Amino acid sequence: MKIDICKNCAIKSLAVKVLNDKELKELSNNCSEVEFKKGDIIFKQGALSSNIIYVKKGLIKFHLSGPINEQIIRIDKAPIFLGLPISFNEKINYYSATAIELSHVCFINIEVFKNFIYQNGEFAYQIIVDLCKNEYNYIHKCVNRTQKNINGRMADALLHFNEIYNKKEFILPLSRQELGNYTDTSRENVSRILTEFHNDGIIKVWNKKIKIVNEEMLNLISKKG
Amino acid sequence: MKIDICKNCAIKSLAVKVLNDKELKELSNNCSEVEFKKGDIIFKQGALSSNIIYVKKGLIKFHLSGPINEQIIRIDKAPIFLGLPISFNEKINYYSATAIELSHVCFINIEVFKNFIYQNGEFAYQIIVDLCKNEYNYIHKCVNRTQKNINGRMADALLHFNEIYNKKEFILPLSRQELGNYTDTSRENVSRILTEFHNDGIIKVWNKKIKIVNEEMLNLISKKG
DNA sequence: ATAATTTTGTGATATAAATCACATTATATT
DNA sequence: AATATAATGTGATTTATATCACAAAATTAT
Repeated sequence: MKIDICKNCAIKSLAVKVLNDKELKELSNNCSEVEFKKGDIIFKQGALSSNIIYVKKGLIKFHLSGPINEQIIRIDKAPIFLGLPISFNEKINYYSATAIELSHVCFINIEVFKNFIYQNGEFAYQIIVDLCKNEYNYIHKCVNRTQKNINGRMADALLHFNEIYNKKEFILPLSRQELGNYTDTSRENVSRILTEFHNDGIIKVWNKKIKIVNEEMLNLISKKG
Repeated sequence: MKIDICKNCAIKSLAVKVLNDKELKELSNNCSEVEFKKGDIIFKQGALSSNIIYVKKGLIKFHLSGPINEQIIRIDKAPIFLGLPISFNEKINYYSATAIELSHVCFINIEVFKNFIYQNGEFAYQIIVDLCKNEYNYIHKCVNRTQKNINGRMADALLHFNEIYNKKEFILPLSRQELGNYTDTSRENVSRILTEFHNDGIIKVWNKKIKIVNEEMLNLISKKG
């Protein structure tokens, strides 16, 4: 039954969890799920923002073309809302979102979503908490980006992937250039630092395959550079 | 009448503007106004967060002790909420807020404020919009900090003060060291760049007094470095 | 006012990271 | 499989910015 699709969804957001049956039915009627392959753009910087976007499964990069370079501002895995602040406050996307692994994404009608905020205080509160979490991440990411040296930033990136995959060994979902865009350095330096870490026995690198050997050391580099 | 103090307040936030009379009375009963002098800390990194804080008048720096340096992450003028994301989502302040000019600040009981969110959908929506605005600012500030060169960052800072004071001539509310913490550079470089801009006829500098002479040029430097 | 303290300015030097140049290796295409 | 194309690795060089060193102002305390 299409009408119960959201009610039966096992990967509800904290906000949607507090909706009642009537609201869940309305959500089901105003929601569609789409699959994005690795590399597919979900929304693009400069385009008009339209729907509320919720990622049920997958890995997303948030990126934008800055005053000098392309920059990846964030990489995060499902479950996650994409660009709520754009949906509520901007007409035009000020960054892009791209799937960097196969992702399942729900598009939700924004008026229906807004009505939930007006009608259901607990829903509104959960959305507020979600938005609040982002500030902490943005501030810390920014302070680390501006204060740490390249080694520290690279260690942070590797530890972030370790956390995303919850495994010591993983396939890097980015090219060296992209990893540079994420750590604010050139592709050349990415190569050099990964090789250096490899030679120092901190990680193992075979092309895109990475294994974290000495997490302690990475934590130390993250802190001390 | 103390009970009407918030109702009669001329500097209500967009959220408080949508409260009804009963709610405004409740707010008045759970709100106190305090004056902070230049340099007074309003809340401190590491301390427990307690109240909702709204600045009616004044100028605030948001700053934190990062992995390497003290950093000023934001400077903004009233009217403004301080640290809503901390109030709603964190126990401990992850940054400090300090008045850099005489400021009038309201402390609001957090439970009362939360109840407004639950009860009043429009209030909740206005809080959401407020939080959304911050994301845009944080992302853009961060991209500019990491991509622009020092001259560009300094131009941005000067243009920001121009906007805050809405005047070509103003007294810089920061020391050279603090301006360095805000533009991610050393106090020595701040001196050098201000002198350079002065010599190039872009600004005039006498100690803390600054006059923007060639705004066009500052905009150009902001863009091209 | 005078002295003490803090803040600021400026040249010289050091250094991290960017850029350039080119070889090598992977990946995609025919 | 052979070729073309794109991505990556690595040394040499350049450059922006940080740091150091010290003088000069400005501010605060006596």
